[in-house]
Amino acid sequence: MASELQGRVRPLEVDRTSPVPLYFQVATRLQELIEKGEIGVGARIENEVDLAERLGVSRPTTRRAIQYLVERGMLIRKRGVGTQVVHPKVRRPVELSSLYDDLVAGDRAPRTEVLRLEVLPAPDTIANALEIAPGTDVTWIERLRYAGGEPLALMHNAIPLDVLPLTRDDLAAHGLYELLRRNGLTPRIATQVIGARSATPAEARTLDEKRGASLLTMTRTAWDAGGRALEYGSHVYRASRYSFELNLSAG
Amino acid sequence: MASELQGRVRPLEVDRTSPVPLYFQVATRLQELIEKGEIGVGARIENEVDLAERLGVSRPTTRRAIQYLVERGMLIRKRGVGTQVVHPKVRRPVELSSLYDDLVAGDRAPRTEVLRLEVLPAPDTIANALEIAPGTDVTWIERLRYAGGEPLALMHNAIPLDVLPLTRDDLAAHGLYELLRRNGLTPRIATQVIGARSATPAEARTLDEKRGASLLTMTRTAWDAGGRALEYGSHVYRASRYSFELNLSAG
DNA sequence: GTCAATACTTTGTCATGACAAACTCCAGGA
DNA sequence: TCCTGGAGTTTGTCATGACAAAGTATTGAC
Repeated sequence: MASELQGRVRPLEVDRTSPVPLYFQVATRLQELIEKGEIGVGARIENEVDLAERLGVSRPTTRRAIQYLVERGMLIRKRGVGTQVVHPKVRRPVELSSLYDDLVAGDRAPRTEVLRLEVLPAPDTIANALEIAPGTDVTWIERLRYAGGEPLALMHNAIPLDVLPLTRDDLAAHGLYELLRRNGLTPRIATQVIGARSATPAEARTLDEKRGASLLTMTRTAWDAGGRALEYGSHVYRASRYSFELNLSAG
Repeated sequence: MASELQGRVRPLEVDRTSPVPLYFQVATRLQELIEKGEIGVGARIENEVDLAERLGVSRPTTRRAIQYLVERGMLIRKRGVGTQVVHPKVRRPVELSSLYDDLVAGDRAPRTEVLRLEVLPAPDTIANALEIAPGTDVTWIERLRYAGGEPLALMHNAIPLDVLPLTRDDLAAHGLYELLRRNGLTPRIATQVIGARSATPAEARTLDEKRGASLLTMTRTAWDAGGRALEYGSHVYRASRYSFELNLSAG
């Protein structure tokens, strides 16, 4: 009954001429209100039926909008009780983005040095990870990633040749994932293993670390929506400069 | 038209007397067929309209079942094309489980030694992580986790006292998350940071590692569905024995 | 033979209506 | 006082119907 949303009809109107789906418009508006704190943490939002009527949309549409925010961890719903704000910002699921993208987004001035680039038949371990036939041609690249002028990560990747041919110039100027996306290849699913180990002398030298320094390791295989393996990567990061942040949500 | 599902009406029937939602029944049946390989990778499943009719359920119900499997990474949909199997097993999102649960599931015979357990006012850093008022009473615990007879991880945790009082015996016999769940507290959302560093001499001694060995670090804060902080943890793992596995899906 | 327009298929979005299940709260009785 | 029962509220599930948008395949013109 007493809702924080009452009297705020204006910011929740929908535009039926827009190509943006109604449920998404509603979700976005709600998200804005929550992020701005106009609907505080702990507050209950109006019930679905009333909200739908007030917005002039159907209940399924309203439900879908709310569901969207529930999946993002902003709202929770309880049958017989209502829908409540639990967190003012989106808790994103783990992102499938590349290191390069992350650094660009974080203003950390990434630069990439391509140490090696060659086409060779995939050895068994890599063929296995990519779920392709051993001996299939892959592009094997070795890159050194800098951030803010310092070396940050040493990255080894294998990309099946028929997925995307790569050049040194491309790789020096763009992140791998950006190149994939530009060619219509969207990583959709990935499995990662994150571990740690001590740097080998060569790695220490390359990364400007002391002998035996701790490195964060990550191996990943990524597939596109069609189930085709796009990329296998084996990376090491300077633990002193980098860590992985994850947001998880269960249920 | 030509569908791998045709003529397989039997294994896809639904039980309307069951309390299990119809959409979930359909999703489960489909998942079984895919996992068993009866619908192969790459194969298109019957279109929603026909499938719904054949099952005797409505199209929204069918859609919801398919949507469920799409979110789990087994299927992909394309408008105007159809729905296709892309992976024969569920690609789970990152699980919100405890190390203890993982070890039990992996038959690695976990054992826990409680090194410290005391109630104290939360220092600023912990209060900050838990989003509670500084000085609020928390239970501070320090545990050594063994697997297969060997030390594996050194774990520090803070649990607000009003969330759950803990005893040494409880903690020695059960994982922290199991204890939370037993008391009706379900971790729902968490943020984790995974990094690495070298072991301090004390840590090396405790974990039976060499001086300066690489350790995998994880700090985590977990909230329940109501947005209440349940737990803050700062753990170190022997990198030689443990790594994190993640399955991601985007889009 | 090649290319463009058209028809068809399939998923995406939305509305309306109905009932069920879980929870809260209050009133009435032991 | 306690606690039990029922009314009311709110989300969960499901059905039916309709049109839109995107992709594929076919057909027809040049």
